[in-house]
Amino acid sequence: MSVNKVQAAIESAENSCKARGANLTSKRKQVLSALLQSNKARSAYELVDYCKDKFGEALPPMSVYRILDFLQDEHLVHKLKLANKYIACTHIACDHEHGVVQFLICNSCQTVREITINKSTINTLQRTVEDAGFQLASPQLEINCICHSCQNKAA
Amino acid sequence: MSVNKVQAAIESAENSCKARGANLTSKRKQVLSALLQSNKARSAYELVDYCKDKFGEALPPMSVYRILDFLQDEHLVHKLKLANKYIACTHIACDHEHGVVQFLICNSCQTVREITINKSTINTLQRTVEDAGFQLASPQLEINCICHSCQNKAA
DNA sequence: GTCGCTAATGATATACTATATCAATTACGC
DNA sequence: GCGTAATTGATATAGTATATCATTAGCGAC
Repeated sequence: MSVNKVQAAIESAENSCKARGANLTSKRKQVLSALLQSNKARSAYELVDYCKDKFGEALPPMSVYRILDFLQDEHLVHKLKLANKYIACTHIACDHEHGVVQFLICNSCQTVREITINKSTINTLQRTVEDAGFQLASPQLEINCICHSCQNKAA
Repeated sequence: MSVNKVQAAIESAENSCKARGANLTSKRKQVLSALLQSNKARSAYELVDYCKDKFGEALPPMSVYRILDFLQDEHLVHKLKLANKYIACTHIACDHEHGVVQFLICNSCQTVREITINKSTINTLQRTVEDAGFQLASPQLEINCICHSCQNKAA
């Protein structure tokens, strides 16, 4: 993501935090920036290294985890459980809705690809899940996949 | 799962291994039995404890991981990445198809519920994924959910 | 049978992901 | 400035998983 867009996203995030009575401190901004800049999913410890490299900030891992928790509570960051990585929420950066986003995660190289899917498909899924007495934690699914380049490598 | 059914499933697994030139050794059988008996997803270290309790077999964790890898290669066990747990494949125990099984995993208590879903829904999903140049690793999705009782607790 | 090879398991170390807990610091209203 | 709450630091430890080398078991050739 371009520097300008990151900047805009950070400002937008700052406003939404303020509106909720939360405080987007400078370290929290750094972690969020790191995720926005890299434009891909990163593990907590990767973020530790990234912040050290880019910002010269020696954040202890514990702080990064706490900050990630905060950012998740503020709906600024999403945890991808399939990959044990964290990704900036796409909606931060733009002001329009794009349908239902799903995460495709490559089992082999852990590349993350976001796609949008037919809303009715998700609705069907959601109804089926509710019939079983469960609720979707999120309409965003994490889907175990093999990406194109790993398919080729395997062949 | 009843003792008889476990026994039948083990025998079936033994045959399918043999057919593939693989060897379902006694320790591998124990781990598979443990998963079949408990009838729920278990972590690798839970299986270590379970085997020790039930079979008096002090399997080192490393061996359990190796055995789980083997059982996954043989399509006898499935890893639930959302829960970091392992579950016996349901098809081992029965000889008919039941539509497409999905795993609902409670984010809070990690209960796993298997449901079947409309095949056309999965087909739609699969097509969308393939349009993005990815392939579903498995038609069985792991779905982040909140189970009924955890919904009530939270309320 | 035993030699030699491969498969399987054991033992140990270590990496990676994450949480618990208590201490220190900072922010901020009064 | 003082007191309180929020934030961050420091340390320990739990839980999940892999790497590596040593040992044992299975098995065919001779």
